[in-house]
Amino acid sequence: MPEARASRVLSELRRRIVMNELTPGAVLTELGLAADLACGQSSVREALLRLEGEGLVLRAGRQGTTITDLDVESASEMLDLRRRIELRGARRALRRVSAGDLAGLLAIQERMEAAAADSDAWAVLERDMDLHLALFRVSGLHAMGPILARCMLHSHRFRLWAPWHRRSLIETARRHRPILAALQAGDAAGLARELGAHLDTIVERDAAA
Amino acid sequence: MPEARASRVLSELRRRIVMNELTPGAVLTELGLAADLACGQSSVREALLRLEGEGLVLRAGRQGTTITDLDVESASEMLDLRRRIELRGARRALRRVSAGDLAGLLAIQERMEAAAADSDAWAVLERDMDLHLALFRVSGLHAMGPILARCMLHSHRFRLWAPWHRRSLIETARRHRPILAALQAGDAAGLARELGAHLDTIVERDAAA
DNA sequence: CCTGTCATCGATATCGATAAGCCATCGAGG
DNA sequence: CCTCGATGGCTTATCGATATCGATGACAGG
Repeated sequence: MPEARASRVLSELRRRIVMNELTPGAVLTELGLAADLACGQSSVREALLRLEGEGLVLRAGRQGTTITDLDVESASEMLDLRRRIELRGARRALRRVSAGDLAGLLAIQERMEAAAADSDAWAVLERDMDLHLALFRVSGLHAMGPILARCMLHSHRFRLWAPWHRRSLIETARRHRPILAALQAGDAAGLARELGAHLDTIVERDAAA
Repeated sequence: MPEARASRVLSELRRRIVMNELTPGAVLTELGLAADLACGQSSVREALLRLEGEGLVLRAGRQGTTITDLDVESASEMLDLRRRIELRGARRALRRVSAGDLAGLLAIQERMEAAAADSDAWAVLERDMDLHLALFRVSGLHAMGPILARCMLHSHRFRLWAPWHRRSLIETARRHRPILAALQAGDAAGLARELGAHLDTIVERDAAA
């Protein structure tokens, strides 16, 4: 039964941070978490190492690990970056997408909608990131996937922190359908339009009514 | 005397990969590296975890760790991304730079030139990345630093892999002076021009004579 | 009162051993 | 001959114990 310990610890901590259950400045200790999560120091350590790579925690040597500050300006830059990366990726993906790719994407889409039906906000978010990453992976720019992942993570963290971005989970999940439809239809202009609109409305940066 | 074990292992492995001593597809084992580098499995493990975060290795569960492929298209995208990130960062840095920042930047510059005088290519490269990162840090966009670092790492890996990009180390090191000079002078146009030109010539993508 | 030194304490960093997973290979049965 | 299942070997994953570091606070001397 012991398997993927570190992986589950990682998911759990990531969830707590992105959902703002752990707030910036909070101090974590490896042994403390190990006790909480019923595993050894090693597993926690590995998870924290990865979280540091994702920019969610800051490991300060022997003085413990703290949750990183929510950096609004960086979040905004990352959203811009994300937009650029995904749009360029989508253009390439259109020329390379296979039937198998599409099936995989649609499967993720369905799981996302199922999670939305369960009102499981975190699961929806994970599937959302899965979907965007899987779409990007079709572009073949493999080395850039993790950068995109990081941008997404921070965008979402900011979105969930800002109290004014609330949308029903079902709506959130459904918003991806037109993107996949355009991809399936091989409609470059439509794909760019739908994906661009989608990214533009992740965070409403201006309080424009 | 034991300290910074993992850190030294990390640097060493990073050097071997970026300098293309370890070529794509090569398989590494944690215990094998531990023996080679005279340390325990934990230190190697931590280093590999970080290298995976940097996109230089791919950890395939219990099947070992392999060096990632050199992805030319991603490298090109990353160079674009880097250009954008650094130029935007520099614009902000100009408004925030302090005397202390400048002193620190100049110190790095001097160390880079010293390394160039020693013909230590890897040290020059490390100082180069230090310098660009330190400059970017002045912008205050802290959460984006690691993304920039990753882009730089891959740009350099590609540059060193492509046999036609050779420049004297001294010249490489000196090329940063006009950038710092423009920063010191508070010259926005000059900074953008010098930094842009610098980034444009890291890799000559076209074989334009 | 202020300052510099040192003991203590809480945390990480590292190690070595063990459990467990994955692959290849070999062997038996159809 | 082909296929399927067991087995051995190599690797990571996890644990528990220990070395070591850095901060903190007590304390003595100025």
